[in-house]
Amino acid sequence: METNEYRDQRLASMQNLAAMGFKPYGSKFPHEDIAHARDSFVEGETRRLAGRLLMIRRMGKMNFCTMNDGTGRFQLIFKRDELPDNLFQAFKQLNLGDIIGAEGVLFTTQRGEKSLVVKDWTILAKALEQPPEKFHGLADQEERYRRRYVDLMTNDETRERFFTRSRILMETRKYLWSRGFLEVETPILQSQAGGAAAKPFHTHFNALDRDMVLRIAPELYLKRLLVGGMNKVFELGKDFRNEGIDRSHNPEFTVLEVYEAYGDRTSMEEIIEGLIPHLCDTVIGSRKIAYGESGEIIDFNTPYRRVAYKDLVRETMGEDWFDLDFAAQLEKAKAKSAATGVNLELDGVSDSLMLTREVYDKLIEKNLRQPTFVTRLPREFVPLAKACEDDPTLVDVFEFVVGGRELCPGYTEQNNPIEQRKAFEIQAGEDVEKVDEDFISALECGMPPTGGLGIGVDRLVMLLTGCDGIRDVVLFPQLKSDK
RNA sequence: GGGAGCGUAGCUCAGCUGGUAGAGCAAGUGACUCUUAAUCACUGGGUCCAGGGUUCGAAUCCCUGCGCUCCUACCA
Repeated sequence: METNEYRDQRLASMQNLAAMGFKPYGSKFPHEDIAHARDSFVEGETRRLAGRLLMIRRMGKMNFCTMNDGTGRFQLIFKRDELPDNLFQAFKQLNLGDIIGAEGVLFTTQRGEKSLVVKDWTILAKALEQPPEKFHGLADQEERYRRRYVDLMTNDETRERFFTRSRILMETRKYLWSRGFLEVETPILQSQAGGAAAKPFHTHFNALDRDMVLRIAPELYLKRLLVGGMNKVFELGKDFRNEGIDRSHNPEFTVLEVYEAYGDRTSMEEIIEGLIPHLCDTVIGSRKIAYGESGEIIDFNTPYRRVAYKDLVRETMGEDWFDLDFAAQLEKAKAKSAATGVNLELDGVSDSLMLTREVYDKLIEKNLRQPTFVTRLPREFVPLAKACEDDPTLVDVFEFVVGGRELCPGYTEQNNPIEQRKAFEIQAGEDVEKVDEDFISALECGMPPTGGLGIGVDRLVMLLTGCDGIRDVVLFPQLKSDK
């Protein structure tokens, strides 16, 4: 890697340019975006553009280049008649990948290509490395993730996808601000991990000589703000979970958590039904989105279906499902499994609750293609939410499911400190230290009834951009180090 | 964690049952004043992922390691 023929040639051409009076790494160059130049094209007007050379078509006395500045591509024409001799000679020293600034006159070729006839130009950055092949670009997935800058400079779809991601973040903020929510930041560096059941990353704080963890969720701090009277808050930031990496999991990922005091689960449903169409309208331009390899159409027009967990199970497994004993349910589940060809994992399943959950996960959730709120879950699944008022065996939450996957949960939050402590203790088992005493004491000051919501932003971006891998929507996904 | 596949020129990829490595693009030189994946001619370019083994001989077969991809399992 230290030396190769391409690098040597480019170093030589760099020296040649220097000898001709150019600075191979130039300075500030005021210019307009290519997208703007294209939109405001007026034949014969003088314009200044800057960007990277993607293609060079040399024809001797008239040469064509394709330049990319991140907002689009534009053709530059270097013509012997139109350039001072030194600038025409120096053009021969340019290579693919070099970044230049050019001033010239807008011109449309006979084939109708909008172009800039260059009258003056300068080099702004010499590229010593060879860019990937012009037609296929960088195709190797590993290289695209490891060297995202090369992927971005050559693959327009990649760049477009991250523009979209950025717009989704901005419009999410705008939407929540417009509804009176305040954006806040809470600690990422924590002394104990809470708000979720996940293994944290450990680190060490030298000044205090204390072990710390990176947060697995902002939840417990955001609720402290509700106690303090910040009634409508959201945080958009990173969580870290020390678990596996696969197509839908990156160890650091972006979450949006939203809390609304004096609200409940249904307030959060309203936010989802407002936010998602807002993102579709402002960022994507359509409420119907092709999803996954099948390209199935997901329709984000509201209202979304709301259905109780048990009703959903009955739809698939029969009206009598919850009246059957465990043995009879097992029989029925096996029959259904055989009939649908879906394998149920029944090894550790010892009661009706677990069996029903397995049936839901494998046979039911995957078939919920259009946006659906699954509500009223058994309380055992969600220990930190509040029970339904009419049925203490159920919790007042939803799982928002799209395309057969859970996109986000929403809760009527537990604000009873006594119940919260019980739930913590059950969750923590013997490990008493895991109970967050300061959080309990915050609840003991009184937290208003509250609705809460947590969205995996990466997965939201995947859904809206039609990607089926988290690495495609994270600029620098975690990879093992190569050598 | 289990299964399958992949790793060859800067990039995209061929390379059959083992016989000393090939194309296109890119690069260098030359021709060409409307090209646009420009075209034409000539030229250069390789630790075939790493290490070991089998063999007279390995990119090719076997083993180990590293990395990636897909499937599957797990995961608030």
